[in-house]
Amino acid sequence: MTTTHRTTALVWFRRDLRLADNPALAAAVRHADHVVAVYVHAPEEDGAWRPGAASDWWLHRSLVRLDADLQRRGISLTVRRGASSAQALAELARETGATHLYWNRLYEPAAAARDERLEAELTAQDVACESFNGGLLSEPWELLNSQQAPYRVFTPFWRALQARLDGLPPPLAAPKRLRGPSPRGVSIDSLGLLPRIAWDAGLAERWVPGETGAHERLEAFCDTALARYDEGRNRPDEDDGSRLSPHLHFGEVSPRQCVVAVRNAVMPTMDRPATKASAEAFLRQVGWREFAHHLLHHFPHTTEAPLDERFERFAWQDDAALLQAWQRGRTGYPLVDAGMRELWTTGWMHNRVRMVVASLLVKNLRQPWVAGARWFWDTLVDADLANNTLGWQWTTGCGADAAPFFRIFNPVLQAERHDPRRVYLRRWLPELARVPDEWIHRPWQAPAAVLAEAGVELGVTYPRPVVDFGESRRAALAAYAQIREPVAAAKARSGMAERGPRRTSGR
DNA sequence: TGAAATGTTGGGGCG
DNA sequence: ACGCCCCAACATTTC
Repeated sequence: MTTTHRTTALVWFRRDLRLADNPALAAAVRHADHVVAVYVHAPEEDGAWRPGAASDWWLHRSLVRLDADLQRRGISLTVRRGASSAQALAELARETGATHLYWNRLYEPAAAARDERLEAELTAQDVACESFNGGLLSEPWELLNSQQAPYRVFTPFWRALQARLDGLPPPLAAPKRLRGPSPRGVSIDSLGLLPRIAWDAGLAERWVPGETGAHERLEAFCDTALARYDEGRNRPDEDDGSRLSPHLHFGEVSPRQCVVAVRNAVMPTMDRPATKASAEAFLRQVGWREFAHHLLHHFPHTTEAPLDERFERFAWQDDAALLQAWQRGRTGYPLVDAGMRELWTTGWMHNRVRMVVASLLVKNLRQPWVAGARWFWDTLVDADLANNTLGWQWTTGCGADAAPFFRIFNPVLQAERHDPRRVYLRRWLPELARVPDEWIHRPWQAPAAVLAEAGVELGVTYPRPVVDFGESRRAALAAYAQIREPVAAAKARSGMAERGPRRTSGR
């Protein structure tokens, strides 16, 4: 081998922070003698949705792990920051003599547009670019309904996706050995991703970011909670969720790896109905993730605008105090407050509770769903623009295949149903811990003696409800009635009104 | 992957 | 024995 024939490829890591089942990395190893692994920090390029503090915390840890994993295989991660990703990568290509640039695709509107421009720029500078699907089971544009239009309903989308799963190629192995230069970069610490004040103890206690942590989580889930997932996923008091969402978001594990692991795990006991239902329920959740990316690709404006245009006119009541009470876990509704505190402390919230807190914010407090989406965006370690957008629009009732607006969760009933022993409430609301099961999820209704005995003083040690549930529910339904008419019909009618009333009957 | 209001049914107490 | 009422349990409808 001579240096004249040596080819060097850049692998641009973004949210595919893993070595196994990484198509871009595999392509680089296949086509080039030398591989340069690079991460470019340019959060401004994410526009209005640059990652929040919890997400940054995770990113820092995941990058550290990726660097260590690469070093074990012979190269290190070059971290750069610059005026733009394109400029940083062009410079790096010049420094290393790289002729190829590989990456795995992203689907957020800002990132996708950036990648498209970048590809044109780099190609013009004689760097051959190639991108891959490393993050989804199916590309968002591959699945279309019979009218060749994007799906707007989950079930037919899921059917179409499932039909393709049998032909899913097996995950790619991690390269055993990597060689190539490791050009100078900045340190991961210098990116300023970690919090300046140490609020992250709860996160560090609960999560192990990085590829190894992701696979340990996947294995642990397959070994234990998977078998009872169908029931267990609705129990915030148990630890029966997969908790894979942040690992999937950062690409520390691929959805393909998850599907294969789950199938292998349930194969021996597939004859048991509970196992079958649980495996299907989990795969369905992976399917919702795919659906979210499908929708974000086809309807990129939905990150801040409702897919259902009627909701442009919805009478939100912007109220900073109500929003803040919700954010801080001081709404007076224990299940909601427990969830919001779990979120703040751990960077995560049980999915069932996410629906309940979102319903209260949007319907009972009547705050705009984007305000909730922004808060989740900044506080969740699994904050993902596609999932977050779909989740909030779904709960609001303004999105694709959305829950009907009038589906308004009652936090008291939800607590009774899904936290029967009140374990979840006591874990996150120490000030209510001594209130008995009968009253802890609705302390404002408890007899004074019970509260006194438990050391609770409403309005002092724990807030009274910031709004009355029944009253605010009725107000929300009334606000919904105002916009219920389809936009087209409303326009037609106001058009007629301008021309004066037109009587076509009743003579 | 709601909740509340309203409607229906059927068992049992009771005159 | 019978009809009547009560009401819990369940079903349906509405938001």
